[in-house]
Amino acid sequence: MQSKPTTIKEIARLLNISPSSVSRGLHDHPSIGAVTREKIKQLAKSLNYEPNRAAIFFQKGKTYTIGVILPELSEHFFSVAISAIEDEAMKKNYTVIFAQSHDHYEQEVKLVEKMKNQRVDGLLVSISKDTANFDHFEKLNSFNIPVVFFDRIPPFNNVHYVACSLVSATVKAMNYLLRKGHRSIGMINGPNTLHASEERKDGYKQSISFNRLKFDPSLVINCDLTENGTINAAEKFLKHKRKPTAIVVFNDYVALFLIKYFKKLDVINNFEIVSYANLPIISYLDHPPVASVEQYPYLQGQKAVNILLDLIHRPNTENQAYYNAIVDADLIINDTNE
Amino acid sequence: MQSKPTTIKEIARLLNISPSSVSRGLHDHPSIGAVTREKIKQLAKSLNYEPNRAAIFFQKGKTYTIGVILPELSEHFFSVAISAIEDEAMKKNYTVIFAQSHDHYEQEVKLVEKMKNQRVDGLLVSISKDTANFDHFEKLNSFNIPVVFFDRIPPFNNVHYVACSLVSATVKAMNYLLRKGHRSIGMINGPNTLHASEERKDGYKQSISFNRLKFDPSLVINCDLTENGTINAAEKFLKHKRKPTAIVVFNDYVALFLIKYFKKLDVINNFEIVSYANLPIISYLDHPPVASVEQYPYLQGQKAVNILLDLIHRPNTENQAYYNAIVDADLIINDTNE
DNA sequence: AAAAACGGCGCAAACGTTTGATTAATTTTG
DNA sequence: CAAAATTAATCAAACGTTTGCGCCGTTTTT
Repeated sequence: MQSKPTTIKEIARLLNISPSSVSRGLHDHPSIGAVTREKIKQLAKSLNYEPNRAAIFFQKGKTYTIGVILPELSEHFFSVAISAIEDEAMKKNYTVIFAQSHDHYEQEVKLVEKMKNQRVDGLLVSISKDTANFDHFEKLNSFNIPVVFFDRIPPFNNVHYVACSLVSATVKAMNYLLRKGHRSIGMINGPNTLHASEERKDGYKQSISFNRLKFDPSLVINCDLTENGTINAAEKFLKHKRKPTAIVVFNDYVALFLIKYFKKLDVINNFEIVSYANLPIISYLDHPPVASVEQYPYLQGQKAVNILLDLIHRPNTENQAYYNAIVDADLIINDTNE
Repeated sequence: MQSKPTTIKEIARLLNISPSSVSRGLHDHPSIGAVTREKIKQLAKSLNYEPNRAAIFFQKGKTYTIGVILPELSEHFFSVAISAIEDEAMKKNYTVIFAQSHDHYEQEVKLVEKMKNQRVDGLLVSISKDTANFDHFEKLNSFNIPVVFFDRIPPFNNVHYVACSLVSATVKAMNYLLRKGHRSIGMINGPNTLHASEERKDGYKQSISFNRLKFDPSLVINCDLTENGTINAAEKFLKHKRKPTAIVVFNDYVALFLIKYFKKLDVINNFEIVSYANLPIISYLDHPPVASVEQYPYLQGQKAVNILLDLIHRPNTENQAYYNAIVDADLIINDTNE
């Protein structure tokens, strides 16, 4: 019992009209009369007609597919973002294909090439940790494939992007800690290549100067986000002459390493930690961060898709303006003593 | 500077041969001479030729796309599985499209229909929590779209599936607890609709009888996997006349709820917990499960893809045998006192 | 030496849909 | 009432690739 999907030709044959009329009828083209149009639509429905997307893609030279390249699908932040991208794209009848750079620049370059060859209509990218060169994205311009960066964005703004306002979020986090009385606050930051590291540092400085305190550069430590890197940073804080009483850490993974280490040394109660939320279950810890910066991955994903679709539908040669969309980050207080 | 991708026609024109020869040349068709073949391949390479997949899909009536339907992308287990599916499919030059049922039967039905309309070549499914009827998958047969279930599989075996040997894994878990001296062991199981619940229960019973103990049905409690459901189950154990000293719980999410509740009541030290691993960071807890059943989501994903591709490439009307692939689950001991 | 086989290639059709150009029938206009 | 405008539909080409069939020239077989 082999069913073949219904085609436009089939409908045309049954109604004794031409395929083009059927096509136009289904698209409410004005040159098809109301009577014929309704007949077409009814028959199409009753035969369960569904357009053959492959044929349409081919004909239009579009794929109705957007590509997504991100570092690691199984990181919670990204899996939520993906979830949003998928939901939003499906609503607009677009298909999504993913690929993971596993945080390697070379892999990212390959994937961009692959996506181009797959003829995606547009690309959503969260760049890898060690991406410093952006030529591979530049190349897409000549093929008219728009790119929107999200969350992990390049450090310049003549590109389209969606990201979080990490500066102000960090200010909020710092102010919260300062209000609680902390006077020496450490920061475990990410690699300098990441724009997000810059922003965190800016926020740190802004808050310090706003509160008329003195900025001590040795309290902001770069870290490669591994467990060892975290431990190194922790040790510097423990030996610091103005030992911090609170620490702002780059993300929850780093927070986990730090908490584990501090617990091992039994000094966990000497510190209050603020982190940037990636993990939903961090609050189940016994010594969770007192607050977390919520970066709303679902919202970022949605926005990124919508911007990308807008760019795809825009007549190609138009305007040179860049979308720089900022999603507000919020400080979520976990501290139950509050 | 609008670049157009190279086509076969273009190559043919430049070499003064026909498009069909180019196509055959690129595919090592025997009827094309070695000299011409190499000329074709060289020019193709130097022009960066990449086949227009849309055109091929259209021509062949295949999409080289497999659909994946699962409950929740952001659950760690699934995000890892997806990651594997993506990697494996990309190796084989297939594209993957995902959709989430969000654990609702109706949504799942809709998505299956949608996937069919998208003309996917095959489907990978992890069924939703409340799927009891499987007609929506049956329908795919007549369209010759093969389906492989993974992890969350239907409770009968005239389908293709990949799953974990949860029975033997549960036996391992139980034996481990029994060896540690526990004599009353509780189980927080999932809903009865899930095949995985059945298997856990079977394992529980097998171990009990193998060790010549008496099976007490009231020690195995079904739970809807929510926090409230977990608390209800926990209370039953606390009031139980043979209060268990160890509990096997359905998964890490349930384990989190349980640990949280037991900590609140300050009875956490009265229990040892074994869980099924979904969350990578569970071991960071202060009172983590003493052991976890590892279900190897990456491996399951890989196997599922390979089986599906095999079915896709198999001549349609052949054999009626069903793939029932079992991935061994292992018990991972977290207990540091061992 | 004629017949058969083969190697190497081109021709043309097909896949389903869209769309600019065209036609035919009807209605409106001056 | 003829010319122009409008409406409703058809025709045909196009998108890039694959593939069955046919053709021609050369080599092998009888």
